[in-house]
Amino acid sequence: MAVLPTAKTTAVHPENACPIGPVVDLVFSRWTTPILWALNEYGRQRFVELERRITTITPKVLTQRLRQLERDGLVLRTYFPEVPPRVEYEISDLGRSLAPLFATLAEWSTANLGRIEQARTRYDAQQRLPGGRP
Amino acid sequence: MAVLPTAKTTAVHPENACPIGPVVDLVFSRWTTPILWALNEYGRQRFVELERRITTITPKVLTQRLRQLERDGLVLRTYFPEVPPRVEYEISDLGRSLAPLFATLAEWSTANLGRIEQARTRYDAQQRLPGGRP
DNA sequence: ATAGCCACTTTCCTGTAGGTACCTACTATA
DNA sequence: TATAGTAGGTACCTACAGGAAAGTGGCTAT
Repeated sequence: MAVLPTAKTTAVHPENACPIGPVVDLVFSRWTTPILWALNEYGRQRFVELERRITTITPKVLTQRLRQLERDGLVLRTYFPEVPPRVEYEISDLGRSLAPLFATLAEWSTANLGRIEQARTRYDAQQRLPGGRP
Repeated sequence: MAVLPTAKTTAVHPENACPIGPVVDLVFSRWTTPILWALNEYGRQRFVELERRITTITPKVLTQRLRQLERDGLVLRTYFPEVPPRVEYEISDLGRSLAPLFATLAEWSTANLGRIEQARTRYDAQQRLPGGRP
């Protein structure tokens, strides 16, 4: 039905409740972080190199994601009409501007992943107890 | 079959090619950012308030995500055995430690979302041209 | 003659995330 | 009597993302 905001719930923009929604969809959709990371870390490289680095990705999906990243201007594609054909991918300036963000994320990860692991085991142990959840 | 790293491809840890993989799965899986954002922005609140804020989420999925966030130690849940029952959710210290990250992300967003939009229209226009993609 | 290389593309198929709709128990209110 | 409010749980169903496998094209090496 219609969503009637009560007096208590302050009216937020009805759609995406948080301002980082769009950029999360762009940057953190599946497979994009490994691709951008590899491109940023190891520089300009070709399709098969990426495929070999990100061992679990299939060529179809790799193509899809590279196209999307190219369209969003985060990755540059260069085609060489040789035989056999050669294509090189590199990260763009816009993509490189994400590097500090990724670094912050990596820092947070090393600092806090352990805590999350602890929280999980604590939670799971708690759930096994009788009268687990009211 | 087996992945034989060639001489050119430096051997990376075979599995996740980038170190931020796990944390991305934790923090940026679907619906978690709006939930964390709402909890961080508007403080301790109950189920229906979250439901009304994040207008497009269904109660089933909201429950799922809140449980996951609670398990990971990013969200705290307090149950009051009243009638009707009352439950309050709040962000934990660990969850709050993500705030600067989100802020950086918001900054990047305001600074560069326009560029991405431009890149997309440029790309789409290019593709419509004859001889689009070799 | 045939197999291999590269950068994909195409076809087919499955798993699962998420949506819809309905259910619980208890009370206060109309 | 009936309805609303709360915090979910459950059963069922669908859509779409993603995986597997094979194909394409032109040249080269065996």
